[in-house]
Amino acid sequence: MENKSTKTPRTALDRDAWIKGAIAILAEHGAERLRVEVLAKRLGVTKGSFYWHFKDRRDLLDAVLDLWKDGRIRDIRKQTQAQPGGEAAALLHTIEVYASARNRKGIAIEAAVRDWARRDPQAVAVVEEVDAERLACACRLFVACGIKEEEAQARSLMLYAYVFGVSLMRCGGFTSNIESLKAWIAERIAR
Amino acid sequence: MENKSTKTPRTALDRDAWIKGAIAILAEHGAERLRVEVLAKRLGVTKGSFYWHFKDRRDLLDAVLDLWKDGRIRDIRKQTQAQPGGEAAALLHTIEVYASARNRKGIAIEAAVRDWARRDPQAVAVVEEVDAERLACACRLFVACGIKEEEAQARSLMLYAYVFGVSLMRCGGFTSNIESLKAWIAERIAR
DNA sequence: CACATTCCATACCGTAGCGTATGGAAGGCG
DNA sequence: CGCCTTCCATACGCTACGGTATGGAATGTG
Repeated sequence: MENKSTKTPRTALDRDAWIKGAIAILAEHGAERLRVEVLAKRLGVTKGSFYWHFKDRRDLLDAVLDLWKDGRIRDIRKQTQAQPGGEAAALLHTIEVYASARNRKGIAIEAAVRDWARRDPQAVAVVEEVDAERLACACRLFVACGIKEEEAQARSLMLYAYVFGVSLMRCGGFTSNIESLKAWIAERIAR
Repeated sequence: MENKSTKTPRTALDRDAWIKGAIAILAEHGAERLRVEVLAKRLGVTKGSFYWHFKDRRDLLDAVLDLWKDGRIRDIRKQTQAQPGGEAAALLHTIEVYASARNRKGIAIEAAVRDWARRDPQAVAVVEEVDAERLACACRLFVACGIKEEEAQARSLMLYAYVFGVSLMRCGGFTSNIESLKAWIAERIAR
């Protein structure tokens, strides 16, 4: 099993294709409306195919969570690795990456997973793991900047809470220059 | 129409009872799973009653949004009114109220509505109104503290982004004293 | 008392979606 | 060539749910 795409030149779907499609729907409509028949139609097949690759819908959801978790942990480790002396810049970079208006797809997935975690224990566990890793990574950077442990923890928490919170807010029309406000905030959090 | 509960001593449901029940389900399961038959069963009646009080499901959803909006705007105005000289305390109080571990129901509703707003234009409009009012209220307090307009706007945005973001995070096991971290953060945001 | 109004139950239709059973096409392999 | 495995289509049953139609009980009103 698990021969993936290494030996099948024909147009056959594998588990990964289903999971990637599922994540797309997750980003657009949330976990609640991630339905296997809809997903199958989008992939141009019927659910007969789905139930060959997956035991049931829950099997797919778990696979989605696993893939997302691995990707997020890999990503945060990449984003937060810094040359000695470049830790402050790395912090600003992290805020920029996670709170920026681009990366809309990633933010949508993030929001969907967090909402999902409000009802699904499996999703809760995954979000907890990802958050723990992110907090640890940020904390490491703050400590490297010469900030003592407890304040570094507080700043890390503030950083991510702000970043995820800003993606929830609808501040259209609040002010003309949101971007400069965000830059000011990023400075205040990271420095 | 709209005689409410002023003249019906018998156990008859009115629109408000349905809306309140709907908000309870909204908090527990989200807007997606707010179904009229489930709600009817919870209220001990059938959907025959529902379709007497409401045109359709959308009618109920709009009523939920309206009630939530009015409540939130009333609440933020109450929370942020301060005696002269007490503005800084009012800001800390606002953070405390919105980010505290108690008020779990309110936070759950808040999260549900914001997730709802990711797909529903009506919900988007309501969230924008509420956010605008909240930002304006906080901004007023910051200005009263002697902070100039633009920084006041930035701080207000940071305040609410943090508050809503922290309700999304699963930082169980990050540190032993979350509360002291949150207190440190609140100080840094409000002062 | 006769009647209208209010509020709800029941029955029904239509659709979406999960899961299963089964057959069939297409390529790998003897 | 014949067979087996892989992957998918089709058909089916079942449940949940939205919405409608209709009747009926309770209450108010003349």
